[in-house]
Amino acid sequence: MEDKIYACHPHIVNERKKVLPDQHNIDAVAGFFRVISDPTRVRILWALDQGELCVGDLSVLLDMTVSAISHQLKMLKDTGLVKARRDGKHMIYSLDDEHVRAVFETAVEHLEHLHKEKE
Amino acid sequence: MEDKIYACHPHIVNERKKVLPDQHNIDAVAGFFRVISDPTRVRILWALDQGELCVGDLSVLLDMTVSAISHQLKMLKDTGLVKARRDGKHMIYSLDDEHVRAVFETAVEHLEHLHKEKE
DNA sequence: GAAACATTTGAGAAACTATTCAAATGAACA
DNA sequence: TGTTCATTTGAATAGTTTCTCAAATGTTTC
Repeated sequence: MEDKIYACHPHIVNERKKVLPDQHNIDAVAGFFRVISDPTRVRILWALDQGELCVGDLSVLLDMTVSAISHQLKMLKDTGLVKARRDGKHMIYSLDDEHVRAVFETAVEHLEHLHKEKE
Repeated sequence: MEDKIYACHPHIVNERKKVLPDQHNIDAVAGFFRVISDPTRVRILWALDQGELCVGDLSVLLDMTVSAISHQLKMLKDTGLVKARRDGKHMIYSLDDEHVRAVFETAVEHLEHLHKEKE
């Protein structure tokens, strides 16, 4: 922390301090976005958006090791974005939440919006 | 890559390969979410959601060094989420995009949804 | 023009993340 | 029951990321 701390608008800062969410809620929001901020996880979610797949399928589809896929699936499952069921020897994964789709759509809209502004 | 690669449903995998976006678009989506996946950046965006603030204000409000705030503001500016204008000695930052708000709202809904399911 | 103020920048340290590799688990089938 | 198949797990590594500290930049004011 620096020697001298100052705010140009102390009254506004004090006002705004009251409406800032606590760290726990901030971390929850940031944590959710972190899950979908990795290209591999985005590809998995995109693939599963079309319908369920097993780990081996995903491995071939995304051209990655089964282990790498499995590690990421575990994270996606722990955070409630995908779910799994067993089918004989296979574990079949699918999206667990309609909201994932909604978040994606909003993001894609955002990106399209940014793209348009550059023209 | 492992010795033996197999898909339980090769026909489905081939089908789905066609609809997967290319790496460039995947990276764009993941990259956008990565920007809002850090607690500090979320707090900055939340604070600016109420209205514009200068760097020193944000530093006091979030109890972090001016330098740390400035580094994050640069990233948020480079990715088009905030914009800056000069006011005398101060740089005043504000949200640059309505879509940021929309993405946040969807995420919050998602988190509430997950929370409900646990009851 | 010099001094003070507000912010930016770059290099470096500490913490975190994604993947790999090897070994372990769990289900099916002979 | 032992073997094979499909997936999971843990440790290690390479690559990022965030923050700090010190120095640099740009603006106002004297």
